[in-house]
Amino acid sequence: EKKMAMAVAQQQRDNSIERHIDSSGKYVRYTAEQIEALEKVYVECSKPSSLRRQQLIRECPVLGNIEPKQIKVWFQNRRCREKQRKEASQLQTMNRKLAAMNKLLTEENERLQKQVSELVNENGFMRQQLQPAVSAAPNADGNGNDSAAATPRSTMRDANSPAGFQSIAEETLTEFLSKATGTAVEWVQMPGMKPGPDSVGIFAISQGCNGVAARACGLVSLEPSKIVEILKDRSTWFRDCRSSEMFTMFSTGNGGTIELLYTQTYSPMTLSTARDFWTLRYTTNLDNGSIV
DNA sequence: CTGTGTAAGGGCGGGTTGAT
DNA sequence: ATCAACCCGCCCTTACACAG
Repeated sequence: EKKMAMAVAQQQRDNSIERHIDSSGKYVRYTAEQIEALEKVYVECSKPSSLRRQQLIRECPVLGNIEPKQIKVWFQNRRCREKQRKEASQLQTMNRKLAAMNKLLTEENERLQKQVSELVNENGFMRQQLQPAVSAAPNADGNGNDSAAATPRSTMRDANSPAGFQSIAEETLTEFLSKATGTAVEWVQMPGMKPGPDSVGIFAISQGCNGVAARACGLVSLEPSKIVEILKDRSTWFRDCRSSEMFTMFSTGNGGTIELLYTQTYSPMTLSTARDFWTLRYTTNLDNGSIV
């Protein structure tokens, strides 16, 4: 009551519009007819000039008892409301999109988590499977003769078993060494694989060393010419390498070693897709050069 | 009683105008 | 050119009516 009395007093003092209070002391809310008339103007012009507003009061009887300042304020508030509604609508739209994206990402995350779990299990299983193969390595006798001749081609041809894989690796290594010239890229057909560049094979490339200086070999299914680019040098190889893990290593008996590596690398050809490599890395000191 | 809608107040920045 | 006065619009806030 005190506030209202003060408001009325203020209104009497300067004849200004005071806080929604009209001459009868009631809070002013415009009638439906008044709002309708104002909205009608608003749709064609949201920001009418002072002249237009005066004209509106004159030509519209229902607005006759409203002060010009009130009309100005009404349009100001009306623009403000429209802006707020527009922003709220945009935020809702954005929120819906983000919620949908969140759902997709959550699902993708769950899928990848599951995949990680499966790979971890698989990794553990393969480690277990590889363990006996190390102790059964053909160089265990240490006589230095671990070439393919020591392992008959007729046995252990299964590349899926670690022992068979190792057998194939040794055999291929012998062939590789016999063909590596240090100056040319060689294609060595993997035993048991179909011939041609699309099959798994071994590649060797010169690094400018003397003698047997070829340094890289990989078990990949790419064209030899492209492999040349990948294996040109060690830094290039490792730049694209996402992960590399040595499963087992054994001595060749002639001063070298063979390591069985599992490698994931981003293909330089496609960039986006990762490739999985089973790699045999052979290191020796022949001719004072090293073959990797 | 509480939340929402809204008329109006007040601050602020920008533009215009007239006096100096 | 400068400055005060004024107007306008935007923005934030306030206070109240009203619905649930």
